[in-house]
Amino acid sequence: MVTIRDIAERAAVSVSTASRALNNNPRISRETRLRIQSIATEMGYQPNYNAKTLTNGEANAVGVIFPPGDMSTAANPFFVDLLMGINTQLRLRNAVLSVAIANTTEELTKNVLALISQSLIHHFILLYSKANDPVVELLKSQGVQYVLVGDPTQDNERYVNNNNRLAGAKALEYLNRHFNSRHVLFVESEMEQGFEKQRRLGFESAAQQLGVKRELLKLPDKAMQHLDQAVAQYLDNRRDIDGIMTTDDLIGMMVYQLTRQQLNRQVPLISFNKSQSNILIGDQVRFVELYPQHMGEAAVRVLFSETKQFEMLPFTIEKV
Amino acid sequence: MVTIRDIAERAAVSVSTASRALNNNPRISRETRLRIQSIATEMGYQPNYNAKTLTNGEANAVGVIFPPGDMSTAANPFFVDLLMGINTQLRLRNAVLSVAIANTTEELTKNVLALISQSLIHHFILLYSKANDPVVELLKSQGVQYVLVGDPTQDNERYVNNNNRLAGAKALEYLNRHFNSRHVLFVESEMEQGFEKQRRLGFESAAQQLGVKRELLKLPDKAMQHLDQAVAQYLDNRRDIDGIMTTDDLIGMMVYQLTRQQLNRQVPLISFNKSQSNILIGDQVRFVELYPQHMGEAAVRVLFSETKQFEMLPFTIEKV
DNA sequence: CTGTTAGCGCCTTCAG
DNA sequence: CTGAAGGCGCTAACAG
Repeated sequence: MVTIRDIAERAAVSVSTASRALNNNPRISRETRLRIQSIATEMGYQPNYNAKTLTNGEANAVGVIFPPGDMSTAANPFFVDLLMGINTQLRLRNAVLSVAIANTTEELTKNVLALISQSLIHHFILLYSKANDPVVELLKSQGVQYVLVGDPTQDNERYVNNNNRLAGAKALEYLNRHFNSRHVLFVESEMEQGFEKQRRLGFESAAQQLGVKRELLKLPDKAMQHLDQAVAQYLDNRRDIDGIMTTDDLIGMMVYQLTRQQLNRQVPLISFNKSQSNILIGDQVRFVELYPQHMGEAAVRVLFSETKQFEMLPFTIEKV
Repeated sequence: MVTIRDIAERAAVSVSTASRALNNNPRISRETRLRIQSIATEMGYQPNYNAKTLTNGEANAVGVIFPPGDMSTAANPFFVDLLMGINTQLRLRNAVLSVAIANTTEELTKNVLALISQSLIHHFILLYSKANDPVVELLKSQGVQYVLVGDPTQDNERYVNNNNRLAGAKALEYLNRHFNSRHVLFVESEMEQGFEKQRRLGFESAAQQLGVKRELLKLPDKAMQHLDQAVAQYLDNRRDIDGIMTTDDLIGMMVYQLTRQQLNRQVPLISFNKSQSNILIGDQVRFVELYPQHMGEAAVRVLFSETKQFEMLPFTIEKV
């Protein structure tokens, strides 16, 4: 392991000069700074983060907090993309990604506390939001920075998000304009997630505005048997439905197939969050691309920005 | 922040005694050890990992390496469960989870190298396997420990896995025994993943043994348009298929729906890896539960075991 | 069984 | 603009 000391020796300067040069301290002459830096790269110098953290009192790591298991969403594939985006930005900043994940909120809280007090992590990205979350309270009481990915529940909370409401509206407009849908079914889960609600609100207002007849279906809990038959029956009673919006691609897959078989025709469908393994392909299928990877990147940007309070990310409507 | 020094003072012992007591060093009298430990908890002492790492030369963090983006699988939901399992074990050991994830193998390699040389991480869990992987070579050349989750490609590699071959065989037997299937279709993706191959081999040998007629379908790339129609057509020509096995739950969802509509009857289906949002429910649907969370836990156990070379995890066949 | 001392790698006063 | 010295929190010889 090549240390700052080795570099100092080789450059015939003191350790402190080497340190300053490597940290771009302006009090070092441009000349020696460059010289030392080139020596460093030449020698393959890699700073020891633990030593740095020890002196700084602050880690170069960012903690990513997953939703507790008991509120795990169907949005799972989303997370891996998010991680990818977060980490590309972190790598640029020579930072490292740590994860907090647990089955219960209680365990999760402990986990986060450990990261704060044992690893000295002062920056977090929160991948879920719920009211009165002990984890959020912990973050606040410990005075660490955090950015939420999702719908903010508190005032003054930093976050990145999609404009889910707008997306819901645009999605309906799309169905209406491109497929001439006049009677649209909106399908959501029973989880009452913030983003689903927003999408529904957007859907409803746009439907009203366009004079499109609307229908709402909340998918009952998975525990329920024969969900598909229930849905099929539901559809059977509404044979004039000519457009569907689902809050999630996986729900979309099922509903689409059922519709086709139940109404015996292809009904235009638009969903959110294309899952990587979507196998629905057809002229009538669209999805709202939310660019999870970009959300991850944005989260890091907001986290390390002094000023930025939030970032609202664009979405697009795509053919599958 | 309460340090070991504070504890030493309060206990009227030297720092080293405090350190030893907290680390359960046997050279300390049971009495003072307990006394010091109780003082520590009382004062809410949390050891500073960075300082520890600095002295030990070895981090208390484990790096989890995700597959590079260009080989991202449909098994996505799997990963979150894995993380959950890994982290429960890590928390027990007061260890921390760091992530390496990137779009390209090259970036990923850099990422891992950074974790090794900058954070001094010496323990890794690898979530994918492929031949001649530069990341594996790096791990080996750097002399760090790692455990693979999946099919080992090298001799002497430590890993945890399911017995996918056996699972494939058992799954077929199940179809045959419980649904009396005599002509079974096996559906896999085109990715040629190790686990798919193993499941297929198991399927084939069992089919042969039981005298079950077998059919193989490899789903073409997603790029292909109208995949569903292609599959439907395929099914249409094989109307006597009376059982289906798919390597993945998401594929299963589609095939099941298509089958129903194309063959106009419910064909018993068995798949792997129930996705959290599976909405297929029915008497005829089964899946092979692989317990990803347990796999994660096992990976940590193997990683920190001196002796264990691998762990083969059980699976069960479940109703949805 | 316990205390003293030194040092892990780095940064940051404080002096020049 | 650069050096010397001290210390971040902890562990590990080396002494007793």
